[in-house]
Amino acid sequence: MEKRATIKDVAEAAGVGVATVSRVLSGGSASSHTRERVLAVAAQLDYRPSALGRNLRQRRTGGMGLLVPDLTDTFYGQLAEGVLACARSAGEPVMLGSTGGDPEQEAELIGMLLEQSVDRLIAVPSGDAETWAPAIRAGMTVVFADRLPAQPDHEEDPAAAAAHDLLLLDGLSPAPQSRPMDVPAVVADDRAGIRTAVRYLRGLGHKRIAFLGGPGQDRRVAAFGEAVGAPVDEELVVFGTGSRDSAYAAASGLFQSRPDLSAVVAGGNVLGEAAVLAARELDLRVPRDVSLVMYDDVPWAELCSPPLTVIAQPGRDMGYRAAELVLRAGTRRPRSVVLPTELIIRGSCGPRR
Amino acid sequence: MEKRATIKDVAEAAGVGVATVSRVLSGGSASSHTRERVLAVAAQLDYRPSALGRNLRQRRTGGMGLLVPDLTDTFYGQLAEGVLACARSAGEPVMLGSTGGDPEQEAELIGMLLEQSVDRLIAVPSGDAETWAPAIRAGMTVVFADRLPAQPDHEEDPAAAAAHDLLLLDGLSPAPQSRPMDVPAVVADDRAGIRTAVRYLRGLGHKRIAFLGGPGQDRRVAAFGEAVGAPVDEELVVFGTGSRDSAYAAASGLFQSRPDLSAVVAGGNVLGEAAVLAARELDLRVPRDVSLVMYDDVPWAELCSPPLTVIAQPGRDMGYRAAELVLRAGTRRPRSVVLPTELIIRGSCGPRR
DNA sequence: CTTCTCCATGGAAACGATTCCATCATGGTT
DNA sequence: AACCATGATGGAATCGTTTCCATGGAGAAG
Repeated sequence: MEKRATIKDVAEAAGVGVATVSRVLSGGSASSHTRERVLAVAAQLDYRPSALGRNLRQRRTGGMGLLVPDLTDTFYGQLAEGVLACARSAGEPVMLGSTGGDPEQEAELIGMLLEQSVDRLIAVPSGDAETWAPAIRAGMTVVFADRLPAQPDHEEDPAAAAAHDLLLLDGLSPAPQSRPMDVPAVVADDRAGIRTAVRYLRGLGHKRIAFLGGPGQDRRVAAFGEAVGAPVDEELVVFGTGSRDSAYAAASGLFQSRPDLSAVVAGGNVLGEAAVLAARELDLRVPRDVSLVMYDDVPWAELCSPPLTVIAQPGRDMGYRAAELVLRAGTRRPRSVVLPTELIIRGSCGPRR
Repeated sequence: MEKRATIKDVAEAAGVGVATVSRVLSGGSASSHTRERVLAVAAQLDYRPSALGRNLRQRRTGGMGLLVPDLTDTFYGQLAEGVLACARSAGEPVMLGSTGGDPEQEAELIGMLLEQSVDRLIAVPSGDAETWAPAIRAGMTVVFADRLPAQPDHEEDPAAAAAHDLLLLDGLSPAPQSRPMDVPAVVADDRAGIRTAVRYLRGLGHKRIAFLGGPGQDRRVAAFGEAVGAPVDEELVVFGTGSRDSAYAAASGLFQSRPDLSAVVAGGNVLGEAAVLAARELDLRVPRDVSLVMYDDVPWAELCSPPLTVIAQPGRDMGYRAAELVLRAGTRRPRSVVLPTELIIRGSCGPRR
């Protein structure tokens, strides 16, 4: 356990002041003679500036925070890989937290990041605007990914709020000042994704299409309502809470209470997994008895039998773009990004029986 | 963007010295009167000590680093969740890096963590002992998870080194000083896991059993050799490099070059996935034409058709235990942990045709 | 030759915590 | 009454960096 060389050691060994060393190493002005000398000595001593001193001086920890609900959800794994790839190429560290979809844990993790003076954060939010207020107030640069926080003020009508979000992300902000948080986001084009899927199912003759949603999927639910057209049969829209168990319970309940449905759109890969399992348990054949479209293209979608038809969204890109946004913030005013989805037709949808 | 209160603000507002505030907050001695007063003022100012100052003073960043090869591999997602759960309950931050299984990137990430003065690290190593030397030398507390780094000194006979590792992890260290790195590890009982799987396949009548391995799986390969007994048919042991493509290529090549094999053990879930895909592509029916056992129990193993028989290893526990070890280090001399595996029989194995 | 400008340079102050050490008060013992 | 032990307390040093500012020298312009 040898102690590392400090800037002072380098300065002494090179016969210059610490200020000069700092300048040379961070690209300030210096004569080519001293520059060479300092660089040589630094290399010789294997000097690497300590982030500790720098962080304290600049009153901020470099790098970025990343908050996701659950890393065993393959989609969030992809998203995290994207963030890490961007961070790595920028040489920035990433502080990771997993919220379990719980706003309270999310708030706690935000608090910890604040304590660490991490001032850049990428999050798949679980809490509402109130949960996020402390971070914003503290001056954190936040970028949301995959979804937006719920609006507590709209709580009497979440559907309206989600529709609002859809508009907002189209760049058609209907009432700019009505959304207090001005936080950029990187999300998939849920409206188009869902619409394409619903149209596809309609084309196969399906009339009773259900939506199996998870927490934070208000935008997808709204898009679904829009795609199937009013009036939406409320019973055909059910929700899990985020855990695999509750997703299974929701799927199973749906199949049992509405044997008349002929197609299901699952709002995420965990929900899709639950739907496959529940269908099998109830002896429903896919796609003969029920057609299934799942959000998220994950490697195992192809392994199912039949292989699952999915709405693919670019998880890795989403993470990468979010990381870019959060790093560029300050240089450029970050603008929200909507990434395209793609319907990948495999074998889990068939004509209505 | 309001600036946070510092310890100085609290001290002034409470009419005491900064030293006293620090003591009160970190559990030092203080009269109950001042203690109350300081706590009241701190709460009132919403004071939270900045990790920056503390880190610099203690010359170490709190929390821990976590290095995994790939977060889209569900097993590493589980492992990461375990680490995060432990860290969260300890209130410690986690710095994450994804190495892509590349020793060079791993070395780079280690360098970055060193720069951040992170002195506790959990890693699924990709590089060899040489890659890890800098971290050890710098006095980092390292705990390996899932596997151990390769030994470059044994390079003439990796099998012997892996067998050595197997012994070592049994607690039967054959020559204690022969392993220079004394780094604790949390791994699955690969030997038992593989042996159980091979016995199971033997019991079904299989004679030609292949092993589909990935990088860093020397211990599993050695265990496989041990389980099938010498002489091992070298052609029946093939490797992918870690990417899904190369895993697929390895699996496909194996099936084509050795149509006589009747069973495959895949050393990880990505390899299992590749085996299923390759078998399907070559019109090999599972389990009629070929039986398959996969390492890692992942949620989608049940979704396959047939559902996959797996060697389950407790990924989440592995991460949790590793985090515990790395946090307790210093208090207790950490000892390696071997976690049990379980053969979960589903439908991907059948009698030899 | 003088003066002005510009650049390289180094000393020193910050940043916010912990911790050493000296001081002081209190209370008990001889 | 003098002395000592104990415990609370605050000032100041410290960690390693960046950055402000003053200084000094060299070159250009007058």
